[in-house]
Amino acid sequence: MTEVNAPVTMSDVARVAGVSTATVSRVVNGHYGVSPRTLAQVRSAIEQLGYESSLVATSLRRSRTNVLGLVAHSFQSYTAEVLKGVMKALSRSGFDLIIYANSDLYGSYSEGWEQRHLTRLSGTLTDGCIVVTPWGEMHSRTPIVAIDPVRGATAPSVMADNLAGATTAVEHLLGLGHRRIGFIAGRDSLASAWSREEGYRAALADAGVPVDPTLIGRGDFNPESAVPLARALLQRADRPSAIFAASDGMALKVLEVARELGLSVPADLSVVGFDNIPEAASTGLTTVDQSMFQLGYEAARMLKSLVTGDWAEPSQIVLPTSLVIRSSTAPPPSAARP
Amino acid sequence: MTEVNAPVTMSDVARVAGVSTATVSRVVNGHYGVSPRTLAQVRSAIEQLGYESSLVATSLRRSRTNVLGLVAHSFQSYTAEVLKGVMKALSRSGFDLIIYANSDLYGSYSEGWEQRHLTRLSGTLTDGCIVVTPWGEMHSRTPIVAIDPVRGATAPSVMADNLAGATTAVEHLLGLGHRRIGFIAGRDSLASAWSREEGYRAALADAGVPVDPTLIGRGDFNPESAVPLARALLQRADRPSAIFAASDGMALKVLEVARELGLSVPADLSVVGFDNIPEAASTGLTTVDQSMFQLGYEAARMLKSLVTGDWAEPSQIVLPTSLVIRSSTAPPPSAARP
DNA sequence: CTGAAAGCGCTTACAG
DNA sequence: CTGAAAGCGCTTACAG
Repeated sequence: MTEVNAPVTMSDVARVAGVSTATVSRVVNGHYGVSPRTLAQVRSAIEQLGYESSLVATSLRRSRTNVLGLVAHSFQSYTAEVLKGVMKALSRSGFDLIIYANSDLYGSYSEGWEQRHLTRLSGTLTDGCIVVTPWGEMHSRTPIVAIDPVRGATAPSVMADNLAGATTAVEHLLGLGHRRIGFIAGRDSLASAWSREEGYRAALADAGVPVDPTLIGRGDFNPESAVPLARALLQRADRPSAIFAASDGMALKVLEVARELGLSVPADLSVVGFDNIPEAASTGLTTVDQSMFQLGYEAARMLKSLVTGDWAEPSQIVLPTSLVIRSSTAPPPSAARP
Repeated sequence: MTEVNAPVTMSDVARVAGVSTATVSRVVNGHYGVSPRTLAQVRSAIEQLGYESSLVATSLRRSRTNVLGLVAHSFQSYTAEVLKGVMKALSRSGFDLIIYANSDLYGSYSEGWEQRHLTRLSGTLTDGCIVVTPWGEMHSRTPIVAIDPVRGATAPSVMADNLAGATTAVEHLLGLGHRRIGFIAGRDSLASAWSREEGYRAALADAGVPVDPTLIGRGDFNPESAVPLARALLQRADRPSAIFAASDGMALKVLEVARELGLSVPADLSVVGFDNIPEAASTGLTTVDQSMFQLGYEAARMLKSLVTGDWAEPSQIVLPTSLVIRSSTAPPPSAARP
């Protein structure tokens, strides 16, 4: 059932039209200097054979391809939202988008992967790339824009105002009367994870609540990583009355663990996430919205300008966040704990 | 700021290692027959230069690339869910995924687009492709699997049991007491749109309710297409008490129009969608779940087998659907209309 | 206005 | 064990 017939190439068209491949190439690319008669012949041959130029061959030969790349190591709701923004920004821009997704990494992570694929694409296929939540600082001969970059990266990037977002989230909890607030951190190589923890600490400090290091769990943004941490936090006799997780994916897992332990949210436990993925809305999770759509949109806009060479604005964009209060937060239980 | 330095090529490595490119290629691809000494030299040159082979050059030369393609003309929640399923199926399969998205078509549609890009990719880059809600029957020298194929297509495909899903949806409305039920159809070249309309008609017929053709609006699955149709339906003096839209995207627009007209849902109007995209959950939209994740998963599984040549199962998969009742449906208003 | 030729970065028989 | 050479499908000076 495997089809082995060769593709229709430019030489096939040339043969049928009775011209050279150079001429066919001119016709395909709309270059001047082809007689009307030849033009017609070639067009009819193309039509007849259903010829389309090979993206690969074309981009190997040309320096500019008008294709932008996006590499992401996992494909969750977060990435999906980002993608919508990217597509919106690229709409009618003349650039197409290639998303390269490594199948071997679904749900797991690997350091060199992005750099590897960035290099494999950018030599020839793409004019520039967007990298989503990278593992390190990337290098490429073509422009790169990072969404949610690593800490200390100096390359162009787009990220949310994570510090302000996290601070607001914890202040919300504090305002409700919580004092023992747990935190589940994200992968700490990321600037976002770092800032969200900073926000957590700052808000507590501001309220005069000392930070209890044993209330901080070291997750990595991978939802699964939150499970054991949440379990540990919630099984303590002196468990926190609220947990702030550095991502919605992790917060959702906290919710699951709470349910599993017979804790009711928000009566026994308040939970706040970060991101505002679509699932947060349906679950009633209070969270910090960081408009992933906007993140994607801005990154694509920036990459476009970088590629065409007319970028003037600052290259590290920070987008505002906002707290979305839903039903996973409430005042702490007033009754004494067992 | 544009970086113009050329990529590190295999010849660069060869030069540094003092061998031929043929040898470098052998090392890169892990072929036998390289002396330990040469191997070490080449490896160190690769390391030193940060060399990665060009995906484009490699796939131009090779027949098999271990890259699968996915082409989609728009990128909405539906596609995002499908993608998650595809990634899951490809996880650790040895296949990578390239998603080709045309920026010029965000929100609009175009006939020849998919065929064009399918051909451009499949000649050289990909070993096979998934096409999401295609515009026509696709042809390619490599295997193709369609998700939600066009009507009458005979190629491999995966789709939901649209007839059963739609029937259940309308029966739900009928069961609540609705008799005047409007329908907003999808793009009629798609088998799914056709079957959903069939389900609508069948359920009404079964209940002895005559089909009123003026209650059927001809949409095209594009959410925007539902706006004028919903408006027309809801501004009639004898407006329907319920509307079944062939997709959630369109149903959400019906909700918007209802709000705009001062109609309250579900008190004045019941609305049912189809798909169960994440937004449906947060909006409380009653809908038919078609597990887009599963659609993507099965399509990818099938494509994989097709490419490796060990496919045995039937090639047109139909997946079950289920009705998800939320808060957008209720009995029709009992009071007489103004 | 058109074609022969070189070459983009790789791989693969074919010799040796 | 290793290299010279051909070629994947295209584009682009260079001649004519």
